[in-house]
Amino acid sequence: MLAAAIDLFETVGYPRLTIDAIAARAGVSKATIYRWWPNKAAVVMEAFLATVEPDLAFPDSGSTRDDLVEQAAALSRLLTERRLGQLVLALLGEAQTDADLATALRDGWQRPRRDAGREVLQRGVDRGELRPDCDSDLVLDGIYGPIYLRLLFGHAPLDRSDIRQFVDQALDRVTRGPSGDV
Amino acid sequence: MLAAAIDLFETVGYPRLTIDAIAARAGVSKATIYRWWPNKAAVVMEAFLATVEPDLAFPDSGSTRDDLVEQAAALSRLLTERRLGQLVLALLGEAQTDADLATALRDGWQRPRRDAGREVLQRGVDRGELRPDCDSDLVLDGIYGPIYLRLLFGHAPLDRSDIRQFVDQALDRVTRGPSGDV
Amino acid sequence: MLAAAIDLFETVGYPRLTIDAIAARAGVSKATIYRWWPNKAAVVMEAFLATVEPDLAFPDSGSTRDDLVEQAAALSRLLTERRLGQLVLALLGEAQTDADLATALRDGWQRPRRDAGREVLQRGVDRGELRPDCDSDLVLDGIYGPIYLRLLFGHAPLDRSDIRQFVDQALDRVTRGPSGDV
Amino acid sequence: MLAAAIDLFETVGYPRLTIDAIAARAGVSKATIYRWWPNKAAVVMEAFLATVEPDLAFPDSGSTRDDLVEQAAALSRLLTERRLGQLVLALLGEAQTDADLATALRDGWQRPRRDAGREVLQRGVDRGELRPDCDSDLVLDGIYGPIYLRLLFGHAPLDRSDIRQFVDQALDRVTRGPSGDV
DNA sequence: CCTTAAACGAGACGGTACGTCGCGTCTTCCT
DNA sequence: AGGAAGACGCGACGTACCGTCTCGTTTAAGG
Repeated sequence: MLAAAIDLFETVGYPRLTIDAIAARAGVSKATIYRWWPNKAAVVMEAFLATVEPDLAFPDSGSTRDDLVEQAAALSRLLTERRLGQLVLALLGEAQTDADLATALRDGWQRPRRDAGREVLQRGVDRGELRPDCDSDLVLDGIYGPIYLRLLFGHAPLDRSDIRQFVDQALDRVTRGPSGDV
Repeated sequence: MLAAAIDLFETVGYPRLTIDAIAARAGVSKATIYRWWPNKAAVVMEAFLATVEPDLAFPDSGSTRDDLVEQAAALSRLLTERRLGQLVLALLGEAQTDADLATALRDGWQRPRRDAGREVLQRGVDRGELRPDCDSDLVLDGIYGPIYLRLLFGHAPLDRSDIRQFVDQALDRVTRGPSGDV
Repeated sequence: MLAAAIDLFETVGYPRLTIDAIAARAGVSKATIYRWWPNKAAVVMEAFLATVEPDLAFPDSGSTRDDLVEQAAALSRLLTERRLGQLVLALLGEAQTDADLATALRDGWQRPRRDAGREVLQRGVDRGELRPDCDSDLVLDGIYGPIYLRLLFGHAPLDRSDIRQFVDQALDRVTRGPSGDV
Repeated sequence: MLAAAIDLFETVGYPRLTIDAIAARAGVSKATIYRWWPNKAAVVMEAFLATVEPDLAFPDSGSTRDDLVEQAAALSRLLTERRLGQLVLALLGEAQTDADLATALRDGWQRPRRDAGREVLQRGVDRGELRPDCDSDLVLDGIYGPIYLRLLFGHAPLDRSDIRQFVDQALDRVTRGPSGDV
C-alpha cells in the first residue's frame, strides 16, 4: 500500500496521484485506505517516511564542519534524487492548511534530522570546536534554510561547494578561532 | 477579477478556492477567466502580485545591516499577515510541478525582492561596509532561507530578533571589521 | 434477530435497512446472519411472517359475505398499519427478480390467506349460498386484487365500505339468488 | 439517455441497472444525469413513460365489454412483454418510500390508462349498456386489480379468458340486462 | 471433568455504486 | 464582436453497504 503510493508518486508525480490508483495498484479497496488514513497527503506522508527513514545515519569524522557538510549534502541529494524533493514540497504545501499533516511533517521528517544535526553541534561544542553558547536552531536554520530555498525556488544551482559555503557561513560566528577564542 | 480572487482566498483559503467562485463573485463568466489565465494558480499568482507589489520600497538608512533587517522583517510580516504566506507556499507547492508557474513566481515575486536586496548589498560594498567579493546570492539565501524555513515548517517562532541574527550571521564573513579588514 | 429486523424496518423503512444494522442491534455478527439467510430480503421475509402469522384466524359468522368482508378488512388493516404494507410491497418488488423470494412470499404469505379464503368459499357452497361451480381464484383475485391495487398506487382511499363493494362485486355472479337460482 | 436507460434495463434488469452504466452507454457524464433527475428511479420512470405512452390508443368497437377486454389485454401484454412489467413493479416498490415517484407513477402511468378506461365506461353509459350510477373506480379496480395481482404474485396464470372473466365480474352489477333493466 | 468442535462476536477486507465537486470546454443568447 | 450564463464530459472524491473472510472466544456435547 505504501509501496504502491511511492511507486505511483514516482511514476506520475504528486498532483496526478489518486487514491483510486493507489488502491488499484496495491490490490486493495479504496475503503481500506480511507480506513487507515484521512486523505492522500497522510498516505503519502507515511509512505515517504517509511522510504526515507533508513538514510538517517551520519558520520562522525572528527570535524564538525565536515559532518555538517556531509549531512547537508545527503539531504540535498535526497531532495533532488528520485523526485522526493518534490514530494516534501508538495507535503509542505498541504501542511500549510492541514495542521495534522504539518505536525506529522515536523515530527516525522524534520525532527529526526534536526536532532542529528543538534548532536553534531553538541559534539563540536564538547570537542571545543564550537563556542558553548552556540544556538543550534540558528545554525541549523542557517544551513538548511538556504538549501530548501534554492530547491524550492530553483533560482540558483546547489552543489557541494554551495553547501560548504552555507555551512561555513552558519558556523563562522560560533567557531572558536584556531588560536582559541579565549 | 483579481480582487475577487484575493477576497475569496482570504475567506476560504487556497485549496477551497474555486474558479467558479471567482467568476461568480467577479460577476464574470468562467470562460472569460480562462481567456486570460491557464489555470487557478496563474490567476491567483497574478492577483497575489498585484496585491503585494506596492510594498516593495526599501529604506536607505545608511546601514546595510539595518536595511537588510528592515527588508527581511517586511517580508516576514507580509508572509505572516493576511494569510499571504500560506498563499506563497501554496503557489510554491504547485510551482514544483508547473514550470510556468515556477517561472512566474521567480520573476514576479522573488526577483524584485532579490534585486532590491542585491542593491542594498551593492550600496554596502560601495560604502566600504562590505567586502567587494561578497557573493550576494550566498548572503541573501543566508537571510531569506532561514526565514522561509521557519515559516514553512513552523518549527520555531520568528521575531525581529531572530531576523536580526540571521542577517548578522549572513553578513559576518563579508563585513569589513570596524577596524578595517587588513 | 428477526425482532431486530422488524424493529429497524419500522424505524427506518425497508430501503435504509442494512444488514450491518440488524447485526448490530441484535448483538450478533453479520456472518451469523448470512449463515442463516441468503440476503436481506430473506431475513425480512421471515421476520415479517413471524410477526404476522398469528393474526390468521377468521370468523365463521354464518354469512359467507360477512366472513369475506371481515377477512379482507383484516388484511387491509394489516397492510396499512405499522407500515407493514410497505414491507409486503418492497418484498413484492424484490420478488420480481428473486425467484426464491417470490416462492417464499407466495408460500409464506399469500397461500395461508388464500387457503382460508377458499375455505370460506367452500363453506358458502356447502351451505348453498354459493353456486357449486364458483371459481375461487376468480373470486379471491376479484376481492384482493382491487385492495392491493389501491394500496399500491394510492390512487383512491380504501375503507370498509369499499371493501364491502369489492366483495359484493366478486360474489355477485356466484351467489344463488334469494329466490333460488333454478 | 432515456434510450440508454431502457436498453440497459432490458439487458440487465432493474436492480443491476446503474447510473454509471446509463451514463457510459449514453456517452454522457454522470453529473448530467443527476442534473436532470434526482435518482435512478426517476430516470427509469421517465424512460419508461416515453417508451410506453404511444401504445395508449383504444378501440371503440361498439361494445363496452369488448373495449375493456381489449384494453386490459393490452395492459397485460405490456406488463408481460419486454420485461416492462418487472419495471412497473420495481417502480411501484420504490414508490412506496418515494412520494415524488409515487406521484409520477400515478400521473404518468396510471392516470392516462384510467382516464381511457373511464371514457370507455362513460360511452357504455351513454349507449345505455351500463347503468348511469356505475362507479368507475369500483369497476376499473375490479378489472385491473386482479390483473396486477396475478402478475405480481404469479400465483396463477393470466390469459385472455381470465381477463374476460374479470371484466365480466366487474361489469355484471352495472350492466343493464339485455331485456332492459326495468 | 475435560476435551473438542461447532457456532459465534467482532470487524477488516475487496468490491461496487453511490452522489458530489471542480475542472476546463463549449454553445447559446443577449447586448 | 464579446461576454454572461450555464450545460457538459471528465475524472476523482469520500461514503455506504455488500457479502466474504479470518480471527480469537464461548459453549455444549461426548469421551
